[in-house]
Amino acid sequence: MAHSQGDDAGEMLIGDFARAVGSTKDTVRFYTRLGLLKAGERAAGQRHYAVYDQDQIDRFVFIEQCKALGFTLQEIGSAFREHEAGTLTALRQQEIMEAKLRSIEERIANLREAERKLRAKVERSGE
Amino acid sequence: MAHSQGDDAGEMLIGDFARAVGSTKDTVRFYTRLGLLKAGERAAGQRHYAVYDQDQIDRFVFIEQCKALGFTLQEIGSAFREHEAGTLTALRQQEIMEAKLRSIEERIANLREAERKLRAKVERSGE
DNA sequence: GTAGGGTGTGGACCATGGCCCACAGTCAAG
DNA sequence: CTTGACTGTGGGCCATGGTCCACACCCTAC
Repeated sequence: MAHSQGDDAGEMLIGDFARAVGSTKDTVRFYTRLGLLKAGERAAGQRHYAVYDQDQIDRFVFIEQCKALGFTLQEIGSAFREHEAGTLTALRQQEIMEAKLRSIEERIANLREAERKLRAKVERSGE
Repeated sequence: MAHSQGDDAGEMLIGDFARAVGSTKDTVRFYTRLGLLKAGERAAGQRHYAVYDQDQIDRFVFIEQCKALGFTLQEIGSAFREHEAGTLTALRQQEIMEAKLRSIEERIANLREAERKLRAKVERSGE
């Protein structure tokens, strides 16, 4: 493994982390800038290299799951901040999920409406 | 009507056109730059003012309908170009609509999948 | 002739989720 | 000691559908 020595409890540099989660360094940096991932620091000469551990892998996987559920990175970040502030109760989580559920249902309804109109047009043009 | 004299068969300046279709001058210019609307030209000193007629109003309405059906401005423009090239047969129109229908169905399926997962989570957290 | 409307052009900016590039420091192996 | 692979920073760019702004010109009414 390229640079992956010095495993202080599985800490790794960004490249290995990106490979581990099947993503890119740019994305990892992007998420880190947004506060979605927390990087440790390892001195490297006059500079610092970011290091990521298993927790961050879990976090990344969680983020991907949330994205698949339709949450934006913004929303995920805001939930993380609530979590850190200790205000993300089970009830609050449920509220968030139900709100998202409603917005998904709304989008489905809009798409279905478009589908209906479009189907009508196709059929009219077909006969 | 502010500037709306000199009606050469209902030609109007951009402001009146925008008001007529219930949109904004910026949007009208945007569509015009994209080639979705065709403006005539009226000399004004050293410059030219764009003029729009009834055909363009109809065009604008059509664009809005297409947007409501889920077509992007790009797609609409490309269809217009096919129309001008004379290649937009009824069959071709049907193809385009069916392709869009499929993409809408795909998006609905994705959203339903997210909805399903999310609902499962909400219920699990609810009990 | 001046104010107050209209207009065009060119550009920056918004959110979304990144990709890509250059430049420069770091580090290990040869 | 050089080569190659890695790293960070800072910036530009993509699509999408516009909004907003400044600056300059135009025209009409007073």
